[in-house]
Amino acid sequence: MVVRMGDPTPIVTALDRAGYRLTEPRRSLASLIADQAGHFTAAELVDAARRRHLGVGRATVFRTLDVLEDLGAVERLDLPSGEHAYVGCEPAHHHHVVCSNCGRASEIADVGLRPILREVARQTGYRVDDHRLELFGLCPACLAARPRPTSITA
Amino acid sequence: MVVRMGDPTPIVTALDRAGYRLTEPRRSLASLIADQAGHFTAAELVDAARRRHLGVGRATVFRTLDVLEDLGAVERLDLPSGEHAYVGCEPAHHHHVVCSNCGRASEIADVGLRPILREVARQTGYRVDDHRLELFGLCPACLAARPRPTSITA
DNA sequence: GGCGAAATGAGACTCTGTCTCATCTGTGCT
DNA sequence: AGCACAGATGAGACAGAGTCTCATTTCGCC
Repeated sequence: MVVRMGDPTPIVTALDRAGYRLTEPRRSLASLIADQAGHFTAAELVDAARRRHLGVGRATVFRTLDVLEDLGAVERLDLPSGEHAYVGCEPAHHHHVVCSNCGRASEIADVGLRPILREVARQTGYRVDDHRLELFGLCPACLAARPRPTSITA
Repeated sequence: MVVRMGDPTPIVTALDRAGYRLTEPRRSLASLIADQAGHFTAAELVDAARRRHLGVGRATVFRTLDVLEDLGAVERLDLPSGEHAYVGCEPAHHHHVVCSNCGRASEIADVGLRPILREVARQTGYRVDDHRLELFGLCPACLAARPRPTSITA
């Protein structure tokens, strides 16, 4: 296990900077997550780890995802289906558009939600502390692949 | 069971109009839901039903919530904790501000999200079909109750 | 190299949600 | 009012997600 082709993933770096130990399981998971094209569930990570015989336990996957979510290295999505999924991401407040076909997710920087939040606060009297905005649709690739929704269908 | 003090909840009405049978369990649940101040989970409904000896099974609670969600008579929230909760609501697209202290939820009519969605679509190339916006904070009552967050705390 | 604290894996456990299937009950029809 | 039948129900088995405990391992520091 000497050949560690020197590329600490951003996740590993984040863990390190936050003072977490860089253990083998965490490195493995970081690398697995880096490989994910779209969003992924905890269960999928567990499977992926088992398939590659990485010897990472289920509990560790959950624990690591929790840590990573705290660090903002990963964000938890609530899919319309009710499932919880994750996407790797940069640690800054932002939102995602999630492709409902392939699961790929793109980050959106600032969508100018601020004024809306302020307006809501004014209307309702709530102090709005936190929010979650999730967008679902089709990514450019899936849009292109799909023959275009003519109204032929009945 | 003659004394049904004539107030079919909006939920019962919605069920009826959609062609669902107005069964005893559904009426019970409709009334329980109407009593909920804030959001509630499926488990809470199950408990409430059992405590009142309404004889409504767990499966029925879940099934009914599904139906009601379809009808838009109830909306499912994904709380930051990861729990799934529901709030009764009017059947029209809208969003909620949820009080993270007492769980009460207020509907927000139209927050002018449209232009934002369009902008995101332009930026990312996605076709945005669906979205979910959830706001969390403190409701006016809880704000008033809390002594005000002076910076005394360390 | 050795130490202590942090992290881990195994597996029990809890909780949510789904499913099946035998039974029951609204509803429309007569 | 009575009937028939599809739709709805409850009980409980089941599947999966996530948590917890605890004995053992491992990382990071000295």
